[in-house]
Amino acid sequence: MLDIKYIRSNVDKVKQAVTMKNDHADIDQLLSLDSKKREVLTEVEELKHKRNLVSEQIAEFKKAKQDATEIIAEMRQVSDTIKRMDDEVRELDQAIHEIMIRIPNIPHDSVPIGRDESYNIEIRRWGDIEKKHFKPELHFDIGEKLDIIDLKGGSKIAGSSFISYKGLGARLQRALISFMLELHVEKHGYTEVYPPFLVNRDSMFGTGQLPKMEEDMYHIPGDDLFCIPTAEVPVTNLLSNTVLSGEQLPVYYTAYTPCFRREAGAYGKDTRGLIRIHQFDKVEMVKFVHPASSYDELESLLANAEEVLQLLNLPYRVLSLCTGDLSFAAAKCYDIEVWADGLGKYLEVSSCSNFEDFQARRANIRFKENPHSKPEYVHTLNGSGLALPRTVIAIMENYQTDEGTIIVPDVLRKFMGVDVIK
RNA sequence: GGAGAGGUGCCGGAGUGGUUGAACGGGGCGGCCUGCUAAGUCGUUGUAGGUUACGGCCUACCGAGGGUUCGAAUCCCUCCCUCUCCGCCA
Repeated sequence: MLDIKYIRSNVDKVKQAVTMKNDHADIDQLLSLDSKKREVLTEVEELKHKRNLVSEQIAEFKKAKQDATEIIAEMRQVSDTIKRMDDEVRELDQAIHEIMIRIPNIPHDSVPIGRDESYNIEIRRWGDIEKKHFKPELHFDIGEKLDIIDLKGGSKIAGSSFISYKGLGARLQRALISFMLELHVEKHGYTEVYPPFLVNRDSMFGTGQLPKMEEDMYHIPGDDLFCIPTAEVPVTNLLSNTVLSGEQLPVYYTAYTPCFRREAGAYGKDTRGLIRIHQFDKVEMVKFVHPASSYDELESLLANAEEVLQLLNLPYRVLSLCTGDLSFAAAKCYDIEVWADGLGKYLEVSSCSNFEDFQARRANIRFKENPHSKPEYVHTLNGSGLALPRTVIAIMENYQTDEGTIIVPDVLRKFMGVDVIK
């Protein structure tokens, strides 16, 4: 959410930002509701002031055993007016809120301008794409042959785009999770968190998934809970409605969770194998930082995610997303895409975003520089480190041998207990 | 799921209709004292919004939301959460 005061004094910038994000929001309507509300509010507060004064007077009258029926009758009228105006303020607030919660975050000045993904800018590439002397099989083909992925099993028990891992495929999940968590905890200084996988509406609102993305979420109506689409939701909201002290910042959390996405409207796109599935595993990094350092923190977050791929020795590239490709809550975002040798293309395995104070305002996460300073909103960031299925695709396709086996990357061997999947 | 207790400021904890934004204690911060530390002592100490001649002024907030009343932390209703006991259960 943006600051209404900021919107009041930066109308053109906000309007422009909304357009650049291919979004829409009636800013003019918002401003007119806002000024109307302030008008009514000032008036009703004056009446309340009067009521407070007269109520004291009534108390004194009663104490002195004097008759107060006349002013009480008068105050009854005032109270009715107040009630009516309070309702009006509430309705205006509600209308303002409905617009506010749908205004996207404003892109940072360094974000490339463009309407869609074709305007994203490649920042760098890492690793050499090895020229194999054979044509590597697609991950779902070799996966079924090696009996480490069971696509049919997944769809039988849950539906299409649900998959099951088996044998060393299942163990590979565990190995990757352990490897990534260990790296982020031991080397990068994050605190491991294991949150609930179901969250309430407030949490989904706090990180910005609601109200706009409700259709993409799995919802449990009986309890009004949502399956988390990413660990970002529970982990960021862990500090909702909190005021941190200045020296507590920055806070770094990392968490493994499964992620559940309905992928509404995404059918027909990347539907094969592990590319786009309804439930997948991910290790996520979440940061709560001082506003002054959030862009430096974004770079180090990105570096932490990149290191996972470097240690796995998987080639990748980093993109800076353009305004039109940026998500609702993000001010700036880098995508990391890993090379998949069988598919012959790059696949997104991580998004590292700075939300500035957008989520912090929604979830009410603040800090005090020192005991006497006013609370300020923190900046929140998060990045995948990494999403597993596409990392698995890259391992299966890049580490494939001409004998139809898969070499286990060095760093995973201690977790896998084997050197080769065959 | 059943029975009970409870949710008040940074913390503990008073307060059951009228100067209570909130006693008292602790903590924090500032000053004094002190060779240093401890102790002592005085003062101070919430958030949000509106308005402003920028010195203030006003409004709201005692889990959340409604209601009663001239007036609610205090009374009524609904919901949420925590704790204890019982039941059930990986």
